[in-house]
Amino acid sequence: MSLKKYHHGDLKNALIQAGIKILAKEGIGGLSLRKVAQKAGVSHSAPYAHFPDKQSLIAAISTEGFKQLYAELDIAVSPYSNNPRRQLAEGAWAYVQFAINNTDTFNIMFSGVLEKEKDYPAFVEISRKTFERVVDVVRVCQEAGVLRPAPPEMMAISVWGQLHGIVSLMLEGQIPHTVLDRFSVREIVFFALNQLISPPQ
Amino acid sequence: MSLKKYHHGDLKNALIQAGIKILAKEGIGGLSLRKVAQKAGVSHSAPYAHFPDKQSLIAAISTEGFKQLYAELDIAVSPYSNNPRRQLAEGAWAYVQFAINNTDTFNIMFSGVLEKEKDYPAFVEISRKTFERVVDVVRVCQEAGVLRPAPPEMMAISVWGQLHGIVSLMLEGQIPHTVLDRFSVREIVFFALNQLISPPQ
DNA sequence: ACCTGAACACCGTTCAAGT
DNA sequence: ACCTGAACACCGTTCAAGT
Repeated sequence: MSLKKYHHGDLKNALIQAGIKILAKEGIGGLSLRKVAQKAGVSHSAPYAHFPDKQSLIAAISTEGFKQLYAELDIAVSPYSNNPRRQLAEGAWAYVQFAINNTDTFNIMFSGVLEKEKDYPAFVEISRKTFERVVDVVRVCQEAGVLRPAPPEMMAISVWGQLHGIVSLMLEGQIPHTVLDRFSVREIVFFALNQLISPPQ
Repeated sequence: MSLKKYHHGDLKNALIQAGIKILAKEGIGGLSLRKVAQKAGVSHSAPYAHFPDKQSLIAAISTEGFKQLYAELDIAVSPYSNNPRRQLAEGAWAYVQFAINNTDTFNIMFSGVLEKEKDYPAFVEISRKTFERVVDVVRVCQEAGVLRPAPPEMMAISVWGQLHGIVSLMLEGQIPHTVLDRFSVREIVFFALNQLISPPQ
């Protein structure tokens, strides 16, 4: 009778978008399948037609987060393909910015909520692609003498780990006030990063 | 009538211990207040006589985790108080070992489960004390020329962040197989750490 | 002070049934 | 194929009541 048969075309995507909004508004604790369903305007059991369980929805949201992160890294890095040092700095800062501006998405992407036994192919794929991008930047930096010679994947994990660690500790509130009072986030991040970078000339 | 009046002396502590066991056995997702109460042999509402809510129990478990971490760091580091370079290496490796051997405790300590609006004084205190210990080691290393001159708290965050980031990415399954096949955890960790360390002599 | 049991609102998940 | 509604087992939390 009614013109809208069930929902409309793409409930699967509507559920992901609803999840992202709830995550941003209510945080990781407020994200329930039932609330997502309600926000998308369907019954609480409708999501099961598109996701086998809650984990799968979370995987889909995380995948979306990684796509956004990849895009932002790319935007930050592309303009400086002829300047490796700058490229590294801009990419690093984009990573930190993404984490700070999308705390809950970042947390859901990395905070162990995702059980890794099952493989979520799309998630693994974009995650791999992002790492590859980092490795590429690292390689260029090594060729330019900005980063030390070493297996590029190894160096990429140092750089990524350094940024990821500092930003994680920060989001956790583990950086003492005594430090935050004296130094900006930018100073902290680049002090750490600069130790991995060879001095100019 | 029965000799055991309610539980015994120290239900509060029994609940924490029960929580730690459940965490180790069933992981972070299996940790519920009701299960903890059952394991301690009391009704599901008994915990509320000792903890205002679930968060508080989690804070208590995290505090216990930090105490253990502090103790293990201390044991690893103390024997080498006359050898700063060795002290740093042993402390770093102890941190990584703790994270790997107590994955779920480590995750609950750092994975954003704890809302930091409320302050849990015991948690903040042991967390602060642990950071101070790291700063002390860093300071000694700087005086010995093992770490670069810089504000010690700043350098401590670089070192801690580097270790924390790598171990977090590892536990998340974010280190690609292509890397794990070629390098051991120890090699990855010390490759990264060695970049922060000045070469010997 | 410490604990119980019933009650409430909220979960994730399943399943028969409807279109 | 896509969705609903009832049902089940499980939560966190509250509260009157018992010792």
